[in-house]
Amino acid sequence: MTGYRTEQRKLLYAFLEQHPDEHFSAREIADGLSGHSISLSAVYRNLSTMADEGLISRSGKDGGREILYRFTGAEECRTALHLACTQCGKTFHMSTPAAQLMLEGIASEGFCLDRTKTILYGVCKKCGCESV
Amino acid sequence: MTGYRTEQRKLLYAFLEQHPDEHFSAREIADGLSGHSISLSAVYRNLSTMADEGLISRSGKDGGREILYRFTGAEECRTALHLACTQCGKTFHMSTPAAQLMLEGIASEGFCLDRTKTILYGVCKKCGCESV
DNA sequence: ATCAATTTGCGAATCATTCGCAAATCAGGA
DNA sequence: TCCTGATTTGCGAATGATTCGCAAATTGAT
Repeated sequence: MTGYRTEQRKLLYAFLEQHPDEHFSAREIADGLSGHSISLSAVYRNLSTMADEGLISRSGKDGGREILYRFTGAEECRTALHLACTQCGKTFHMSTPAAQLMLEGIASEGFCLDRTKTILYGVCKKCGCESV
Repeated sequence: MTGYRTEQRKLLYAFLEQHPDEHFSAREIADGLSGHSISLSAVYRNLSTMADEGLISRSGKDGGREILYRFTGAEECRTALHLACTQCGKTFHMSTPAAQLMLEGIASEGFCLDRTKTILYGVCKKCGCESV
């Protein structure tokens, strides 16, 4: 049972936990932890471990070739519909009746959604929709 | 105005048009066109051009580092909610009232969806949900 | 048929990610 | 606390997808 015992894994876990459901590249995480003692290799290795354990979810950036990681440890991260802003990387939750109805409708048709990846992309109000 | 004049670009266009809304990696497309005269470079270059023109949409594979391309030339590809099967790559459209309501609800909150990327991931009925 | 502009194919370069391995760290028992 | 085997780290090299550079081929218009 691999716990979160080493210094490096704790650092990584703490960082991600503080930003639930937000998208980060491995490089961004390493930068966010610069000054602390963790190598890029360790970042990658532990992200991979956490993904296998289901604590984080991997997804791909729009046009880019980087993989993005997102902490999904909280219950809500696995039930709500997500709206991700492609500009600021923030993710918003949507739990309106219409959203719930739709998710149920999908399930009733035999399509099994990956609940950690119910993400729709766009631009949030703050970042300004006009730019799309 | 760059039309679809060269042999290679026509080949690529024809291939993608035949599989609307299905996800392919550059390698898969090149393989699908093997036997025809088109190099991997030309595949990449023209995919890039088509993406800039808005004819196709790029997205990232789950855990992988490949970029996936999808033909979005048809009107429906830009209005319906998409369900993509992560096993077979097929994409299904969802246009139920609940789905439309939800999409409208999102818009009314000031979040501007990228309509070519309204995709939810999971496993389709044919591929067997149990495997998730 | 000619010419300037565009596009191709090839091989080399780039960049994120993964691997291999020796050194450091860890957990747990004496 | 000290030892010991197992796990994890950091580094640098390898991998693999994508992009770049450039000379040769193709294109469309005169």
